[in-house]
Amino acid sequence: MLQVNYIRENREKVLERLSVRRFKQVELVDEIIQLDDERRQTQTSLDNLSAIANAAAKQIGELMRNGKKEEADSIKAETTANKDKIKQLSEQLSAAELKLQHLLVQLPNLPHELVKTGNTAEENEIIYVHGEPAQIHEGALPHWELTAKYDIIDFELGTKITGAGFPVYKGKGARLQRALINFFLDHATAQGYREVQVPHLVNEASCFGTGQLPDKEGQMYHSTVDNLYLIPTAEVPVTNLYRDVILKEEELPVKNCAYTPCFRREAGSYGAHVRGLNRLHQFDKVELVQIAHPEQSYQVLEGMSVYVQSLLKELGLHYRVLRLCGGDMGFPSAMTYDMEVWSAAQQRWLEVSSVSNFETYQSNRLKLRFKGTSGKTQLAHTLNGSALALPRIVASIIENYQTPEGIRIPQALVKYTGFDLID
RNA sequence: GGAGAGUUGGCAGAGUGGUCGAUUGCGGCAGUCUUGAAAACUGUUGAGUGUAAUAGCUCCGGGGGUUCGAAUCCCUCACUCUCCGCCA
Repeated sequence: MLQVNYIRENREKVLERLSVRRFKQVELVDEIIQLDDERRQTQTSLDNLSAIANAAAKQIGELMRNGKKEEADSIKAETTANKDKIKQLSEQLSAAELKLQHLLVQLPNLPHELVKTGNTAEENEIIYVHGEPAQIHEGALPHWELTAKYDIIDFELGTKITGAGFPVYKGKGARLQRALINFFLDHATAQGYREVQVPHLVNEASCFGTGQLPDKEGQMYHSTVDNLYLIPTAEVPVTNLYRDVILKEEELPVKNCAYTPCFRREAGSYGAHVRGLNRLHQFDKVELVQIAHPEQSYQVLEGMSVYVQSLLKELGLHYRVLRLCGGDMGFPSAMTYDMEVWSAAQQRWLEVSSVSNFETYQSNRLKLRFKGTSGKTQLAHTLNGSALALPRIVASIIENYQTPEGIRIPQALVKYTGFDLID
């Protein structure tokens, strides 16, 4: 959520930055400014009346103590007349605040200067490509056939237990999954991230804090009896650890990582692109979350990007890095890098990580601040990135490393799997 | 699931209608003393809004009510703890 004062003072800049997203509702900005003006006027009137009422109440208290009941009664009569006005103004004020909040959450974050104007995925900038497409043999199979052939992931069984998009991992498939999780967690820990284990269900306040609500209501599984949501990403619980927190400046950057399953309804997705592991309702992911000083957050973003790439290199995968254009970025993000790995058998790029700087968009909602040496408290910057999302990594490993003899395991993973071939 | 107790500043913990944004202790910060540190002593120490700076205003779990006036009384919701039951 953008800060109202910033919008008031930088109207032109806000409009200009929003245009990078091709954000259409420009009049929303003016509506916000106008509503805020009204809100401030109401606030001022209310404050002035309250000041009078407070003074009167204090005076009455004093008179009563001194036994001057009659004088007190006459002031009482006076101040009673103001009560209705105060009540009316305070109702007006909370209505304006509610409306303002409602409008503010409709504004996405302002893209960083480097983010290119654009609407769709085709307009994303390719900023780096690593490696070459894996050479796979004649008759190579897509992963959904390989997983059946070697009996390592069972989609039908998952459908029986739950439904489409909830696969069952079996034998070496399950162990590969577990190996990757440990591989990712060990590497993150070595990079100075603290590992945390967090709840997989979160409340409304947490969803609001990171921006899933009210925006992405329909994308989350909702347990209505208890009003809890299954996490769509560890970002939600991990970032919310710091909701309503004031950090010390010297504590920054705060680095946490977590492994969790992620649950997404993916309503409306269908077709060949969602086959096999490409898009699931439940999947595993190791997530990085950092809280950074505003002056350092873009260095932190670059660092996270470099780190994610180092994982892909170790796994020997051909990948590319995109800087998303304005229109393709998520609502709360100011800059996002997507990492995509090449899937040799499907002949397409698969997104395996998304690394974003949210600047103060989340921290403003979270009331996540830090106190500087000057004693001033200000909003911190939040960032997160997948490192990494498992299913597509698994898909590309088994497709790219398939041989007529079986699926080889990338060297770096062998000490985690305990085997080097799936056959 | 049943019964009871509670929710106050970084923490502990007073405060049951009026100079209470809140006694006190611990912690933090600054100073005195010291070669330095500790101890002791002194001062200071919540967040937000607002202003040129003051002032003013808001916040004692959330929401609502009573009252001239609410941390304090009433209603309601949420959460926490204790005991019992059940249980990995």
